[in-house]
Amino acid sequence: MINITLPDGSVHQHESGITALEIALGISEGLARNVLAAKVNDEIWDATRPITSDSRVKLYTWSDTEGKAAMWHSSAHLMAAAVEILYPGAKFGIGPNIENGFYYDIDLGDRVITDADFPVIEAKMKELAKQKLGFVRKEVSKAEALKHFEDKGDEYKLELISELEDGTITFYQTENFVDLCRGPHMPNTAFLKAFKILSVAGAYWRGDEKRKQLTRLYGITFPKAKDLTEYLELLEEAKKRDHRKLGKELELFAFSQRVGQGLPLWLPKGTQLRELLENYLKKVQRKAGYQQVMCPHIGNVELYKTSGHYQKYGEDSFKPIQTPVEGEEFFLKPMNCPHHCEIYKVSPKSYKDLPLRLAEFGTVYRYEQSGELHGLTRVRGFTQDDAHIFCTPDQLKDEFKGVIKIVMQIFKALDFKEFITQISLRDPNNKEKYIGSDEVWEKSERAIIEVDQEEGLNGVVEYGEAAFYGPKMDFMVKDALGRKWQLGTIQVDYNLPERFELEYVGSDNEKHRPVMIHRAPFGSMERFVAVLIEHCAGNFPLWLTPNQIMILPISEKYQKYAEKVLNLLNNSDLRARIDERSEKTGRKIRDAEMQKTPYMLIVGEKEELDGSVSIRRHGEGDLGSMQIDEFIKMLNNEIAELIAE
RNA sequence: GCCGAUAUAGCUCAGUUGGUAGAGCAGCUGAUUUGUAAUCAGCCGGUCGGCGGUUCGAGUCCGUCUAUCGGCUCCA
Repeated sequence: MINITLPDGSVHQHESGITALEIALGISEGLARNVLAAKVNDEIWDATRPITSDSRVKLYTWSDTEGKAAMWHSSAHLMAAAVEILYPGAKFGIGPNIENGFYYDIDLGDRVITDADFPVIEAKMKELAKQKLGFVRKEVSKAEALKHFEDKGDEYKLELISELEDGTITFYQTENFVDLCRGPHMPNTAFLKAFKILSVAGAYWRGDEKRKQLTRLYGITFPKAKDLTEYLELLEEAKKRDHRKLGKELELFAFSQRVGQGLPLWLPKGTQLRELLENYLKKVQRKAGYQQVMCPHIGNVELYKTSGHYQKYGEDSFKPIQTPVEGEEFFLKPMNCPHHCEIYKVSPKSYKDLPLRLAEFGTVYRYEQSGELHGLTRVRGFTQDDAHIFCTPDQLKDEFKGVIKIVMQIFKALDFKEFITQISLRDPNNKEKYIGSDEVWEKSERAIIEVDQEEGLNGVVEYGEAAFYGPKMDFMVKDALGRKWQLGTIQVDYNLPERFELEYVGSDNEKHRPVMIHRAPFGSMERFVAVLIEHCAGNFPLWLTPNQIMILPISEKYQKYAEKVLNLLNNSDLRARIDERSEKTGRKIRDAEMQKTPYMLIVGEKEELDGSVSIRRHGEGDLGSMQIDEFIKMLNNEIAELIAE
């Protein structure tokens, strides 16, 4: 007999060899039908795996992340089983569950799968699932495992097995499909009711672009058809927030094939939005002791040789441009830091000059591979809200914290509540990718980790994500479809000051080397605007909306009064326009609503007589009427609250 | 860059087995002078992404280039 402890603390005696599924059955049949996996002590197990010693057991169902994981992982096997039947000779790479669904990487030889094949695969999956197939676990020796896949001729599995230790290898079998797999899996396939192959894509074997590209099939499954419908509707909703769609509809930005890919054109409304953001940040920075500077868009190749960027990125940059007579070489500016270092060097510095905070909305140009470009989030020409802080080593942590404060202030003003703080350190196994000594790197990384702890940010450490010259703290936000984008970044750099031989004279009258902080709270204006659009679905905070108010005269007779209202609003720094078309009020309202204009002011005879406006708020409807000055006061209060510090 | 898909009017989209392009919205003109999500009528608008090929004939089939979309790789 063994003792099983359930999460509520109750202890039950069972025969050795009992399974989590059987324990569930002892509680209720309904529960047993829904158990997908179980936590046995600290490991996640198949619910059908015999438990042979005293254990703590927690059951997982569809409502648990772990339950979904087991189900989607099992679904990946099911999909592979279907593919193996439909396309004999297919070889398999890896097939994990992901945040929403699962994928499998498959080598189909010369066969090409397109979305036309999806229904066939879905149908086969459904057919198999109905048969209530199990996922049979089997422990195998390394020799057995290798023999199995040698016989099958699957070099991908052989490679994976060769890296495993004998005695730790397990197979799972579903019908005829046998897979190398650690598990856990759901008890059987009958729980799966809805199947969707979402997309097909190429993916390099083991993420290495020098190796073969396999076909990756993405899919998702659900226990009810209704869940799938809801999920697909959610995806449709997300697409409506897509900044590329809204940017077009709201006339914020555009691209032109003739101008070139990845080179955004900012339209008047988008430019206005961007300038409002810039002015806001400039004001915040001015208060925080920053000074604005400006630099040209090109720089001599020597500048980037000094900084080390040439050696690191020279081959992957836009080719240098040359002067026709002298043959001098210039790079399009890919970053602002080297220029700012040269600004630092213009005059000798004393410790009394530090910290020196140089800020620039610097437009930079980077060669990005064509397949990587994406709306405004990944472009070839963009403007960083850049600044470089030159300080003494003693000042580093306080300066770093000062930057965090600015980032948080911005996120708060724009209502970004959900973001991930990431501590990007270098890859300890791949140090040659980075410049600078171990000592300097350790010092920088320690500083960031300490700041993270002292500020209670709970940053997630990611190795191999550092810049080549120093570690970073990055702030990541998700787009409408859940893809993560880096916005704000703060980087510690001991290397550039070294390479540029930056110095200051300390109170000891000796020369010292300053430390540098690179930072961009927005990241880039392009990416920030993109994520902002998706975040608020185009309903910008009032202070940022290009056109805050649309005045809608009932007819031409009230044009004069509308103009009077417009003047009053403009004089109070509110951005308003008049819809002068000879359309019905219903039509004007509809168009203003579609443009997501926050306030609509309807003016007619009644309003003209008593100096009021009839107010309609976007998405809310009629708010009744108000005196003009009262309305102005209300809006100014609303704006002041939004950007309060 | 790689794998797959897509490209028709300013926008959203139709266009059968190859037979000389169509709708709605937008725009322009006129009428209408309007009270909380689409007033009516007329008109304008297209090298069917570019180039090349097959064919008596190509928006439709083939090749190639460009751009876009979904991934992979990359991201100073």
